This record gives sequence, structure tokens and C-alpha cells, in this order.
Amino acid sequence: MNTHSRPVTLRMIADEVAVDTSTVSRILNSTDLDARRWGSVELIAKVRLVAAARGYRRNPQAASLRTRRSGLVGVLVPRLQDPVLATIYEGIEESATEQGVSTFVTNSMDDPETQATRTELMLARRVDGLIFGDARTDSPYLDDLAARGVTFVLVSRHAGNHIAVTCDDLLGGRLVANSLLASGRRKIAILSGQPYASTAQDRATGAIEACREAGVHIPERNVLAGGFDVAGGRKAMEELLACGERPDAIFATNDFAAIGAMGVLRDRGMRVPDDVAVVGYNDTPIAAELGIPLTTVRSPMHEMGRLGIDLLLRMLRGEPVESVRLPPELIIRGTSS
Amino acid sequence: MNTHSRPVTLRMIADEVAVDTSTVSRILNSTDLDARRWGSVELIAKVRLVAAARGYRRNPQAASLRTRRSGLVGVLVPRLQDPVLATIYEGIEESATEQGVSTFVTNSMDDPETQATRTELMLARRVDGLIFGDARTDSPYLDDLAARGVTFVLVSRHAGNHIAVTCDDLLGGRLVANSLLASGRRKIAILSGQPYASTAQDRATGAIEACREAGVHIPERNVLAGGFDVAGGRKAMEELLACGERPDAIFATNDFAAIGAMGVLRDRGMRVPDDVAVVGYNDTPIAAELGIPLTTVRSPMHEMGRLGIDLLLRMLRGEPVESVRLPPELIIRGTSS
DNA sequence: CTGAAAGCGCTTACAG
DNA sequence: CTGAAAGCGCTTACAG
Repeated sequence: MNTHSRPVTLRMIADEVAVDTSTVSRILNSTDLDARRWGSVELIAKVRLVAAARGYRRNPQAASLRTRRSGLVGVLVPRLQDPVLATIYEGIEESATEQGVSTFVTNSMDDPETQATRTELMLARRVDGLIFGDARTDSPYLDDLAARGVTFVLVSRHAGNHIAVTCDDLLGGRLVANSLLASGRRKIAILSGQPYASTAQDRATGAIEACREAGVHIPERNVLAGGFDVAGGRKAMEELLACGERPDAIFATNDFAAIGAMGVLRDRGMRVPDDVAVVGYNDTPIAAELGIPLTTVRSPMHEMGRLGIDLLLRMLRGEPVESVRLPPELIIRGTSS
Repeated sequence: MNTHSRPVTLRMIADEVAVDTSTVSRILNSTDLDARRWGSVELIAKVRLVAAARGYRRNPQAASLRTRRSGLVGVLVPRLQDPVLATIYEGIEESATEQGVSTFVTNSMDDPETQATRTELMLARRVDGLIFGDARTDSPYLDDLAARGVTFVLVSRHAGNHIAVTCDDLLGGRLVANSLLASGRRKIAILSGQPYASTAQDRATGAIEACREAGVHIPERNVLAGGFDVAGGRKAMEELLACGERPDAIFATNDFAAIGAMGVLRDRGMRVPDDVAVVGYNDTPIAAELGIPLTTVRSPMHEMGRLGIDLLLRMLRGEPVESVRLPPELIIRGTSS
């Protein structure tokens, strides 16, 4: 009943065309342009025809054993459930597929130990390189990895001098602060997210700097760390209110944290945006559809993913590359106006 | 500068211990239990010690070339950006990793052509089997694939008689309808999602059946197809209202569609839940945190993923397996009470 | 219990 | 331009 026939091999094509496997290999691996270097026009056509007719697909495991290149890339993200990272990964996978490379993704849960374990697992799979969406600024792990000669690029978050594709989060934070200040807000609090993530750091720092330049001071107790999710936003917001603070604006460095914060505000009877303005970050799809549409900063997530894999593949080809910082865009909606 | 040294091979371990590679292979591939069949206790200990000391990691490409098993599984989802599928995939990947197999995921965008193309790509990568999270009830593609002898399982959606791990969506729909009826709602409309997805079909059918049994008829014009996202929910809701319908309850077969629908209701000044109750499906993390917390049905997404890969691996081992249907749970919140 | 041999399906110097 | 050979790193009948 099992029709699962053995895949077609180079050998079969070679036998059918009555040439050597090496000839078939050379023809099938060359483009139209340089194919003429191998085989006559007739031979090339015939080999291609037979290969197509038989549905030949090169065995990537066999090829990689020989070439010492797996065509595999490992991707680590804090959590794929986070739509921001899911979108970045979609960009990575899309471009990787276009370029004929395959990717593995896995969650590190932002845990250093898991990050190391998963990276070693990826290396055991013989990936040619790695993409990290979960770089921490407080860990020497990536430095060690670089010292071992492992090729990788960072996306979303930067760390040290490693090649990274990021959004200009400092600027993003500034855009938010300036907009809030322009609408008359003065008591700004920041739900800054994970302290070890450059995204969180930069967004908060950008906002704080812009405020300072405008003569508005944000006291340290008004800058709260927390998770990049709804629960994290809730928790940070509750802490803030528990301290007796009554801000007139909240900048959450993540849309979900902003949603969590708004849940708390709702429970306390504080009106958005009348009593307090709320701004998020990333412009996730739900942002525009909330009870009160969320003001947020759009970051080019899909493009970060695409550029990330592109840079990595260039590095693997030995080409020189540089980090890329993409511009953010402020999207003003109901929660801040 | 590049310290990227060649990986340790079986040969190196064998040379160091002064035995044949075949012996090392046998020892390293056996568990403590049956290791005694190969090598003396001392030899086993020594081989393991040296392998660990040298950081030996079997080359999976080489092993797979020999064994004709890649240890690779392909996963197709409509879209990874959808948190429901991201969560299911997390379950798949988690269990796969525990069992030593690697997975590739890709988006099919619910497009039959893309689904076929991506499946062929997975097959070209020599995956041992596939998991589909994007099965369509209106396509013979999976039947063709099964006829070709390809091993696969379905998750989230079922189709034909193929092995599938699903939530009991008929029951889920019934739970929703019964709850709505119990709270006095009678003019129920259903935003049923994609017509080709069994999830959408079953959830709607379950609700319609439960209503009929209670003597409440849901006219066909009150059952609207649409996307499983915010935009899809908006659109379907707008269509419904454009027809002049004034339902007192909306059952969206997906939380995001429910959120989109609530956006429209808000714009029209219709109050939730006073004027109209809203119920979603899946219990995504934001559901509990919305302006008005969303009543929804919790489906075991992570577990579906885990069970999906487990079933697939059993099938690949030649063990007999059967489809699994997991129970849903109604979570009543603010939008329906 | 252990070794030697063969071979999985490719690619790539090396000849001619 | 094409072929024959070697070999990537494993596993597994087959001997002994």
C-alpha cells in the first residue's frame, strides 16, 4: 500500500542519459549562463529534461556532507507566540526560502541557559549560521560564540558590536515623548520592558532624553521594568499606581504591555486618554482595533527579518557587512489625543 | 582569526580509543540498558568519556544519508503570525526537540497553490513526515499526498479521514450557543470564519444545532464567512449590519474576529454586552485584557501541537494511531454577561 | 564482543 | 567538454 518510492538520484539521471554522474551534477548545478562551460547545448537540454521528467530533487543531506555546507540556519527568539517575533521570523523564513536555505526556529524564553542549550543544539544540527532575536546586553554569551568562530547576526535587539538589524529605538522613544509633550502631558511614566533588552533600553532612554531636552524630568521611580506582554504591562502599571504615582501619560515600550496597562487603568476608573494618555510600540495588528485605538510606533518587523538573513548569508559568503538601523514611524491614534 | 574548527568525527574518537568507528558508533547509539551487548564496561565508559571530552556530536546529515531517515519534520501553517498557530507550533517544536527530531515551519497563507509548493519543498528537504495546520475541506490535495505514501498528520483542522488532532469544535460551538441562550439572547449571528476550515465549520454548526434544539432558528444571512483576524471580523460585522440585521449576540469563531467585530460595534455606538453580547474562540492572551474582557472558548493549542508530532512520530515508527479530539472549555467574561 | 567493508548520494579536484 | 576516482561521516549486515 505504501507507494512511497525511493527518491530519484543523480545516478538514475546519469544512467538514463548515458553520461557520468559528475556531468549531471555539473549541469544541474550551473545556471544557463555558465552551463555552456559544461556539456553541449544538446546534452544540457537533455539532462535538464530528464531530470525534470523524473522529478529529480537533489538530496540536500548528501550534498551537505560533501560540501560541508548544510544550507541550514538556526533562529532563536524569546518566544514565537509574541507576534513581533513571529513577524520577524516570517521575514527571515521568506527570504531564506527564496535563497534556497532552510531555517529552524526555537524559543529561548529569554533565559540565558536555554539560549546556550538551544544554540548548541543548532550547532549540533550543523547550521551554517545563526540569527538571534533574543540578544541580551547583560551576557557575554554572544562574545564567546563569536570567539569560537560561529557566524551570526542579531535582529530586533543589538548587543556589543555584533552585526545587528534593528529599529532605531532611541528615535522611536523620542518620537513618542515629543508627541506626548506636544499634547501637554508632563507626568510621563515609562513601562520599559526587560532591562536586558536593547529595545526596551533604547526606547526608554530615547523618551527620557527627549523629555530632558524639553525641560521635563522623568523620575526614576516612574520607569518600571516588566515583561513585553499583557501580564507584564498589568504588573508594572499596578506597581506604579501602588506607589501613589498619578501620571498623565504612559509610554509602554510594547503594545501588549500597553494593553495590560490599559486594563489596570480601566479597573481603577482612570479614563484614556482624558486622564492618562497611553502609547505602545510596534503597531501590532490589534493596536488599531482596541476599544480606544492605540497610539504606537511602527517598527519594520518583517523587513528586519529579511535583512537579518540577507546579512547572514552575505557573511557566510565572506562579504563584508555592516549593522543596519531601520527608521520607526509614530502612529497617533485615540489613546493619546 | 576564524577559530571555527572542524567538528569532531567518529573517526577521531575511534583513533583515540584505538577501536573501530563501528564500535564507537554502536556504543554511542545505544542506551545504558543495551550497551552491554556492545563492548566491555570499561570500553563503554572510555568511549563515552572521550566522546564527551572532545564534544562529539554526531553529524546528522551523514547519519541520515546512511539511515535514509532525516529526523526532519515539515510543518505548514496558514500563518505563524496568528498566535493560535504560533502556539500550536510551539507545542510541536517543544516535543519534537525532546524526541530528537527537528522541524521546519512555513506559512501557506491558506492558499492551495502555496500549500502544494511548500509541501514539495519540504519533501525536497527529505522530511520524514509532515504536519498540516492548514488543511482545507475543499481540496483533494491531502488525499493525493496520502496516495503518494507521504506520512502526515493534521492539527487544529481535520479533513477527510486523515489522522488529526483537533479540539472538539462542534462541542465548543454548542457551549457558546447554550450560554448565550441561557442569558436570554435570541437573535444570534455567527461570524464563522473561513468556509474551508473545519474549525470554522464545526464551531458554527455546533452553535446552530444547539440553537435549533432550543427552538431558536439562526437564519442563513446571519452566518457570515470571513477571515480569522481583526480585519476579517470587522468586515463580516459591517456586512451584517449593512443588511439591516440587529442581533443581540455575536459568536465569532476566533478571538481576533471578535475584536474586529467589537471595533465596529463601538463605532456604531452599540454597547457590549448590553445591546449585544460577543463571544470569541481560543482564549488568546489578550482576550482577558480587553476594554471589556472577552468571553471565549479555550482550546488546548499547545497540547494539540505536542500530540500532533507525537502521533506523527508513532506513525513513522509504524505504530497504529488514531485521531484525537480534545475538549474545549467555555470561559465566560464581560462581553457576554 | 569487535573489525573490515560497503555504501548512502552527492561534489570536485584531477586527468585526458 | 567529460569521466573516473575519491571521499564527506556515518551505520549496518557480515564475518570471525
